[in-house]
Amino acid sequence: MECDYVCAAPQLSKSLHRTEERMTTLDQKSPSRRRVTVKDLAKDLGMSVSTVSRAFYPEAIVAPATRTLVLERARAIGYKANPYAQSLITKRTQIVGLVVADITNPFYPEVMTRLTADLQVLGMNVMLVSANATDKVDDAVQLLLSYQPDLVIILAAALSSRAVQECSEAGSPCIFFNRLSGDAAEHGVTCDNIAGGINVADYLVDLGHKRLLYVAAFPGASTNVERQRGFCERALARGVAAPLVIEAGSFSYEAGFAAAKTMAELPERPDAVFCANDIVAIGFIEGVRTLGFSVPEDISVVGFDDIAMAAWPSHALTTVRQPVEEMLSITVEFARKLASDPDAPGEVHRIPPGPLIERGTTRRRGTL
Amino acid sequence: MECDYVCAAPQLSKSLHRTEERMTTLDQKSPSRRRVTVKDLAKDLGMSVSTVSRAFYPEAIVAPATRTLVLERARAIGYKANPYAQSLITKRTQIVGLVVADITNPFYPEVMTRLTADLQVLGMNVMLVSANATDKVDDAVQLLLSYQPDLVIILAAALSSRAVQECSEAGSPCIFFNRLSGDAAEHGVTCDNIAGGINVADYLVDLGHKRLLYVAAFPGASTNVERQRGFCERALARGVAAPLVIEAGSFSYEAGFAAAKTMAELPERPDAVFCANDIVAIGFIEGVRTLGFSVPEDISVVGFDDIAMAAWPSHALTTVRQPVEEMLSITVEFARKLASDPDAPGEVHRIPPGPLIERGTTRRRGTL
DNA sequence: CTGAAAGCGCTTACAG
DNA sequence: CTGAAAGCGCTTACAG
Repeated sequence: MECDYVCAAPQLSKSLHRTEERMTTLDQKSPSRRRVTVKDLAKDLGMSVSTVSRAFYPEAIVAPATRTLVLERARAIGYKANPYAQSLITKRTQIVGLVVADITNPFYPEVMTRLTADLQVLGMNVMLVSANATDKVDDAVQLLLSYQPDLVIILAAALSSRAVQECSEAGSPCIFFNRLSGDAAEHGVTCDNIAGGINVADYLVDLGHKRLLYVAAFPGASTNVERQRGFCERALARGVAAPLVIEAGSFSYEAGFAAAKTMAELPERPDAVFCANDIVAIGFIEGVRTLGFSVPEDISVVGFDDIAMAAWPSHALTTVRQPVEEMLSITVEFARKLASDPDAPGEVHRIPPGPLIERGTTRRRGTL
Repeated sequence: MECDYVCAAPQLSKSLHRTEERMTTLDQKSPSRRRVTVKDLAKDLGMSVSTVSRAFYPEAIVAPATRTLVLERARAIGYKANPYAQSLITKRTQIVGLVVADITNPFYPEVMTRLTADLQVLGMNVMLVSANATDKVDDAVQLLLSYQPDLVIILAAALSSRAVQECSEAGSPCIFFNRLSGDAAEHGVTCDNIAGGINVADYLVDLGHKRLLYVAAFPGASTNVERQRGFCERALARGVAAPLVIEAGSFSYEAGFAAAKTMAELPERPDAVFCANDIVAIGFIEGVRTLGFSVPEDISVVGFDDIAMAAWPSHALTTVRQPVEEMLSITVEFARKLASDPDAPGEVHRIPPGPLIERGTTRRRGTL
């Protein structure tokens, strides 16, 4: 980093500042930049199209020398198989559809990009469907399915079951990431959220808390349901009163913020709260502070996910880390498998939760 | 919202808690769920394949009655043209490639999802390339290009110029969103960042600030450069000393946080800071607070974007709103146009910045 | 090990 | 207005 650099002189601004700038393309790029096809390559090599084609399939049987020749020449003249022609024959598309919702939660953009990057390494391209308005999801999924993705991955979407069924009817297997549909035949990758909830209960009870609260998010989400279940059951098992539950309704800052108001109106104020995830927890904390309470002095707060923001000093959120690495790598492995065997039996992978990261939103031991 | 709901009894946990669950698919979905093709539809209707095909193209000439018949029957038996076969002929793919980087900035996930949703309405599917590791971008873009997208949209990526050139060589036009490459023939949609910088300078000077600082982000980004330019030039024009500049290096929380340290070591402390964007500003604020300074008492801070987080009470960031709506709708319109006319001349749209939203990180008027 | 031929599912001149 | 035919760029039995 360097300082003390003074801005360039003002005259530059004019050239940059035109409000709408139009210019004609200088180099009219060769209008018919024809792609090189197998035929071209075959002619170039003096071989048949069949042989050339076979050279690209390791399992196909070609003279090693021939293969080398083809591959070399292909790279030299820039031949790349047309994926459309390919999938017309092979019925594989190398496309994985990614259905995303809940983009408001910083957890997902990261998952999305990493998943995309990892799949690209396997030669699979990601086709994206975003499910903001739930009504349009179905259309979007239809459009996606017309591309016959080898696989679709559903990222935490509260998907209408119709869409899911459409996938299976279209013959595209579906992996649920970080959310389970409950269907018997489903493929899923998720954290063990029950165990996560249990850990939080233990932690809070060990700290000496007695009046627990769970701030629930989207009621249809398995993550929400399981965290709540683990938390509440363990609290009971530890001899503490059954935690209260506030239904905040969604995995969002706003939901958490609003839940704080609801909490403040409770007849008996809880002394510790487990929120369905980090973004809800952060909203809750800000809501609670806005109302004049202190965290953790008046109330301890725990989240779930350990998104980057949780570590920022302004939040310093105590939270359960979600094992994203593992979830991701298992998903990719799973994707590879399902892409080649779409009819594999349903299988759900539950990854143990990461550690509970103790930060500033819960009291120190022995201060209660 | 409702409270006081007590968790369900514990026995449920066992069934949910198996660590790895395997089950065979019950309904072996008809292994060869053959798609219905034009041929099927034609036979069903007793027409020729040609006629049937034509019915789907409004510009093709078919008897109106025939068309109705075809369309009706198609929907009835669930016919959908195979896009791969289609694009083999038409050379259009209805695919737009979306190259994304900087996913750390909450501004982008939203842009991404909305863009995706809007394009889907036009029948275009989004193929995603994420550019985290810059080295792998080129490969990913290659893979993308093999799908011959009708268009690629580059979202704020610090793209190697090679990748961009590859797009144009592959014949896919490229729109730069919220970042300009400076190439003469480029298509771009961006906010007028110079004007934005000017507004901030005016605002801060009007407030009475005299020692200004700009916290720069990625030096290769046009947004960064232009905001800085507008800000610094206007400050000078207003008779204030040339703003200092700290090169934070990237559009990230961490960069802003680190810049705060650098700032603290300056011989003369600035009294107001304009950060390259909101996420940098938020990092800067937290950094500055960690060092024991108060915002805005010791230093005023202004950001750029007005991401949702900027409005959270913990930040209450004064910032320039980015006109996302307009940028998005222009991009979509632009996309439609370029998809049908890939050789349209380069054109860059500059949208005036949104208002400066005054919140809590800048002093009140007259307190200086 | 290699080549000629058929065919994937479409669209689009070309005749009628 | 409609149909028969060619062809997009590939892969894959089928012979040799």
